[in-house]
Amino acid sequence: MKFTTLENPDITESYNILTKGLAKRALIILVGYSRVYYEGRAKSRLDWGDRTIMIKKDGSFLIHQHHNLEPVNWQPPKSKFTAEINDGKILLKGSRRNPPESLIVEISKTYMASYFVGEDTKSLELVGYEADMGDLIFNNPKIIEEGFRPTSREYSVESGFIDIMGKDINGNLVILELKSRRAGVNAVKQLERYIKHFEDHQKIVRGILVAPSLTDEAMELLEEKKLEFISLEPPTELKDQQVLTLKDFGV
Amino acid sequence: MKFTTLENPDITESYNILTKGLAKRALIILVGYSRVYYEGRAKSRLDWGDRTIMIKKDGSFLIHQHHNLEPVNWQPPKSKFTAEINDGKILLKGSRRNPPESLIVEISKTYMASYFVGEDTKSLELVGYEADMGDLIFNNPKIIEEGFRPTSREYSVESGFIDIMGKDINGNLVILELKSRRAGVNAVKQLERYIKHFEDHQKIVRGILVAPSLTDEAMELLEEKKLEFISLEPPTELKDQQVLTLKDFGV
DNA sequence: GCATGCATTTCGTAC
DNA sequence: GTACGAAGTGCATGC
Repeated sequence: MKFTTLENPDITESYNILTKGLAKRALIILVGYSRVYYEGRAKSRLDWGDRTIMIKKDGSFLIHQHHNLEPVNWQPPKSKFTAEINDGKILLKGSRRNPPESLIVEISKTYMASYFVGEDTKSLELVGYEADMGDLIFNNPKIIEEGFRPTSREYSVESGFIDIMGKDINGNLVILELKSRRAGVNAVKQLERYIKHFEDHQKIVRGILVAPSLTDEAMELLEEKKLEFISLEPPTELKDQQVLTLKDFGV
Repeated sequence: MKFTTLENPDITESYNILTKGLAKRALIILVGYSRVYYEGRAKSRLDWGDRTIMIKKDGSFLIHQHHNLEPVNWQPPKSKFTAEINDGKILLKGSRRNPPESLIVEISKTYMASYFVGEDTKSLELVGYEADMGDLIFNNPKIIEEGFRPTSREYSVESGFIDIMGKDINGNLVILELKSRRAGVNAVKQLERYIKHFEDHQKIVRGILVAPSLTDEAMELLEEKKLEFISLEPPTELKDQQVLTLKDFGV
C-alpha cells in the first residue's frame, strides 16, 4: 500500500496531500478544525469544530463528528471535487449534478492529513438467514434430492465462501449456493465462480442455486450455464440467541 | 486537540495506540490490512483487504472499504470494545448486548494508527424546507402578523442560527424559529436560547415558533416560557434549482 | 437513466 | 426502555 501521512501539517501541506490524493484517486483522511455548508436536497450548516473528513476513491465524501454512526454531512459516490486555499483556509468542495448538490468544507487547522492507495478486491459475504437454510439442509439433506450427502459448510475459496458442498447419489461433487431471498444474476455468477475452482479436477461438478425464487434473468443465465435451481423457503422461526465466541468464527 | 499519529507502525505500536485511544475515549483511526467477522442481527464475513477502521468516543465502530458511502461493517454507538494481540495480529472486537451482536476485526498490518481527543460542541443546523417557509414569510410578512417587518435572516449567534429576526408594529424585537414539521420541545428550547442572547439589552423580546403544529409538551413549555406559536404549513411547490456558488453560503 | 423495496437501516421523538 | 416514522436515507435490482 502506498501512503503518506503528515502529523500536524500546516494548511499548505494539507492542501498538497489533498490535491495529490485527489489526483491519484486515493483514500484521503483529514482531521481538522472545520465548518461545513451543504445545499442540495436540503440545506445545512455546521459551525466550527474538530471533524474527520474522508474522501474515497469512488468519490464518496464523508464528514464525521465524534459521535453517531452516520456522517454529519456527506456526498455520495462519484462526486466531483475542487480544492483551493483562500484566506489561509482550505476550501474543499464536493458536488454532483443529479440531483444538484454541493458540500463545502472550510478547514482552518489540520491535525492529520493522509492519503492511501490500497488494495481491496474482496466483497462482503452477507449471510442473513442463509445460515438457517443451511441448518435445514444439513439436517434434512433429502430436501435437496434423494441421496444427497453434505460434506462441508462455508468452505473458503478465493472468490468467497461456498455455503454447502456435498456429493450426490452418484458421487458427483455438488456445490450449493443459498439465498434467503429471490435470487438475481449475481447469485448465478457467484455459483459459477465457485464451480470454476473445481473444474480442473476433470470431474463432474454440479451447481445448485437454492432460493425461494429466481428472477427471469437469473433463470436464463442459469440454464445457459447448465446449472440447477431448487426452490426453498428459508425457515421463519427464530433461533435462540447464542453467546458469541471467537471460535464460532473460526478465528 | 490532543492527538498521536504513527506512520507505518508495527502491530504492537498500533495495539498501543488502540488501547490508549480506547482508554481516553478518543477518536481512533486505523488503516490496515484486515479481515472482518460480524454476527448478530445478521452474519457476514469479509476476507483480507485494506480497510479503514474508525472508533468514535461514543462507541460507534465503523469499517470502511475504498468504495461506497456506507461502512461495509459497523457497530452502533455505545458498543464495548476489547483488543488483544494474537499470533502477531490485532484482534479488535466491538459488541453490544441488546440486540446481542459482535464485530471482530483481525488486523495483520497497519499503515497508519492515530487517536484524537477533539473539541466539537456544535450541532448541525438542518434547514430542509424551512428555507421555503422563510422565503414565504420574507415576501409576505403579514402572515406572521400585521405590521411585522423582518430585518435579518439566518443570523448567527453562539447557540446556532436565528431563522428570522424582525420588529413588530410597536418596534419590539421579534425572533422567529421556523420548523417545517410538527415541532417538539427542542424547538421551544432552541427559541428560548436565542432569546437569551438579547435579554441583557433590557428590551422586550418576543419569540415566535412557526410550524405546522406543536406537540402537547412543546405547547406546554411554550406557554410556561411565555413564547408564541403561529401555525404555518411549509410551501410544497419546488423551487427552481439554482447554481450554487460560494457566496450563496456567505463564505 | 428511473422506479421499487430492503436495510445489521440509523436517528430522533413520543410513549 | 420500546414503538413509530422520517431520512439530504444508501444500495441493489429490475425495467
